[in-house]
Amino acid sequence: MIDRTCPANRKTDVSDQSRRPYGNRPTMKDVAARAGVGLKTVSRVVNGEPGVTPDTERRVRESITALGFRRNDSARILRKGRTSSIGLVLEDLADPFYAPLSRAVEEVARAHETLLINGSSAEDPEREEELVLALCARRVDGLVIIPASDDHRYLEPEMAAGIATVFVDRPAGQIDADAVLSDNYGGARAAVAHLVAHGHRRIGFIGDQARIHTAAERLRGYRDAMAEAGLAVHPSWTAMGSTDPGRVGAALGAMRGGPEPVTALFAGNNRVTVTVVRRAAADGRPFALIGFDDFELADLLSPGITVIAQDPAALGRTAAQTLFRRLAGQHEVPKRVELTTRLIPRGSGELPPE
Amino acid sequence: MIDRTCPANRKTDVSDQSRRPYGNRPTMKDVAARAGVGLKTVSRVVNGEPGVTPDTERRVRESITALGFRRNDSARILRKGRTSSIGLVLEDLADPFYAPLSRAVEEVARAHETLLINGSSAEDPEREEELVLALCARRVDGLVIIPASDDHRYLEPEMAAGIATVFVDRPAGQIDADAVLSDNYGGARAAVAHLVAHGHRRIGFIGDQARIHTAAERLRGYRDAMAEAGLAVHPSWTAMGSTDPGRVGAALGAMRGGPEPVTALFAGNNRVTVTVVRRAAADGRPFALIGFDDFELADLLSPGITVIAQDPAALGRTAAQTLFRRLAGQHEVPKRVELTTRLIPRGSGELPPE
DNA sequence: CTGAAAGCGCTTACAG
DNA sequence: CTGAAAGCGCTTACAG
Repeated sequence: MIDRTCPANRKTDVSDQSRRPYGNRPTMKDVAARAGVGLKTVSRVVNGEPGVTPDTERRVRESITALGFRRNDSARILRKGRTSSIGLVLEDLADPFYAPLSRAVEEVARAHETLLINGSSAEDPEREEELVLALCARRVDGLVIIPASDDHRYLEPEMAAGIATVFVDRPAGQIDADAVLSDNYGGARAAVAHLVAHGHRRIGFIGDQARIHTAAERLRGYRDAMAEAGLAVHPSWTAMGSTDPGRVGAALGAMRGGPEPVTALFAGNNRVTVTVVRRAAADGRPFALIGFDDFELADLLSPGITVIAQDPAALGRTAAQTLFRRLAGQHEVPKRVELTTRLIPRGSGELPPE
Repeated sequence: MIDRTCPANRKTDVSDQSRRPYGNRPTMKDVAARAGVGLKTVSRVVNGEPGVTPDTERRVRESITALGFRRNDSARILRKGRTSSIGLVLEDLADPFYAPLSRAVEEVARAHETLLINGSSAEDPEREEELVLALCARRVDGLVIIPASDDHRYLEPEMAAGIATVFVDRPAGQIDADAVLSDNYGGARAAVAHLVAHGHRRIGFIGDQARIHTAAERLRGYRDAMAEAGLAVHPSWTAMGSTDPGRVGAALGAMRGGPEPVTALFAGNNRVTVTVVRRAAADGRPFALIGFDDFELADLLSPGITVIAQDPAALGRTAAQTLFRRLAGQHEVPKRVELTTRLIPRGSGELPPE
């Protein structure tokens, strides 16, 4: 016998479509009708609220199972005003540096029963803004952002309206907001000082685009460490720009082949480092190298690659924890947290000058 | 002068909180009141619908800007019945194999103006189910799943209710559903045949847990290739289990130190391969090795690591495209797509027996 | 060209 | 212990 109270068994016609946008799924009203109780009673059972007799509860549960009811959280969200979701906007989900960061944010979100909506900005400020505002329109409870833009004034109304926001890896531009960063400056200084201590005087730096905060900080650390060692920096020794292998390869060639050839290189991030290693392997002329960011298998190359390691999972975890503290009602002034970096010597950074 | 029509300027009291769950954000009603027009007219302007005079539109836009209105998509979603979001459930966002897959899914979703909700199952069937059902409660339009579970009957009511679902990397268990897979069997066979062609007779296989589809298929490929070469497989030559380095290291030690020591190894996935490479480097006894899955820097190790490469981005892209085709109304029977793998010789797989 | 009414599927506030 | 009414902020269907 067909149960006509079950919407799945109703005859569907086109006009019905608009009335039931969720593909004929049963609602609490359907469950209530079948169980012969009020809507609110179903709500109580579904949400585990007290004040329902065991017998009533049993009838409601039977009805839920029979109809295959699952609460529509879209409706719940609309009424409650909290979506229990947060947005994470980063440059590229697939980047080995951001992937563990993302996973760490997810774990913290999960502990707070919150879903994670992920988006890649592809290092494009417009795409970042578009994504962030789409997330705001969805009324995510909060945002964790690795910014591509350097102007976040577009976010001010959203933040004022209550969307908690924490920036990671790079600070916000033009607005005051929480930020969790690595000590890029200190890490870069330590790298260069290490090369100097191993006898190098002509040290090059190939970094990411100078408009990116981390790249600028690492360049600053490089310059300061050189100055502290009493070493002048030849203009040909620094090259900021995209991490495209062609660009990096050309910069390396110029530094090593010029009139003042460098004997050591400080690579500004993991992608630069990998390109440099690949190039050096092709050349067969090993030279001293320290890379910013650790990467898998760095220890298995020969020589092993000395790196300045960040802790991407800790960055993500700290950012997410800061976010949930804000969501729990902490209203202090925005603060900047800086995580330390660690030099891991593996051989390439300890080579003497040729 | 303070504009009392702007909700942000209203005096807030506790009772007001419950009436305005979205932190006093202006709604279309507020915009309409300030502009002196009807609610529907605001809706028309916000959604770019025709039939509004330029003058009216101007007044509405002024009102939107003045109040800082942004449409609440939670409400829109509830009414429309499509959330324009899809869920992606995988083992671990941070895994170098899944990260590009995830990014590819995101790109396809973006092209369809759809947001991506990401979740890691941590290879735990219960956690997978919990996550997937939470996404269903949010009424995502579709799901892309790399399953940890081998029984997906829990998804049947959701799929029947219209949530499109595509499985990637591994097929669904106990239900009929679209799946996009790699040719694990063929890839494994090719790897073993390659080792045989280079003179090996005693070849080991260290794989992931046998209950995982990809691991089982690769084992089957290994066995068939050995049989085709007329080689019997000694029981100590296969070891299925977790990818924990301790387990893999022990398995390797047993295979190489036993009474029938292997001269070559086929490693069942990227994590096994990395552990084996690390172990081999520590031993200083190189041996022939082919790994399933390519990985960054595999070409820079010495010898370079010969691999069976999959295309994780293509897996993700194909799965997402299949999903959106279903969402567009394609109603054929579920189908299984298998992507080919590619053997990339780099040296380690071409070493002769010791 | 414009808008009032009804409704998406829940929760809230309240009454019995 | 139980439920009817109102409302979250939009869109739909319809009337003027």
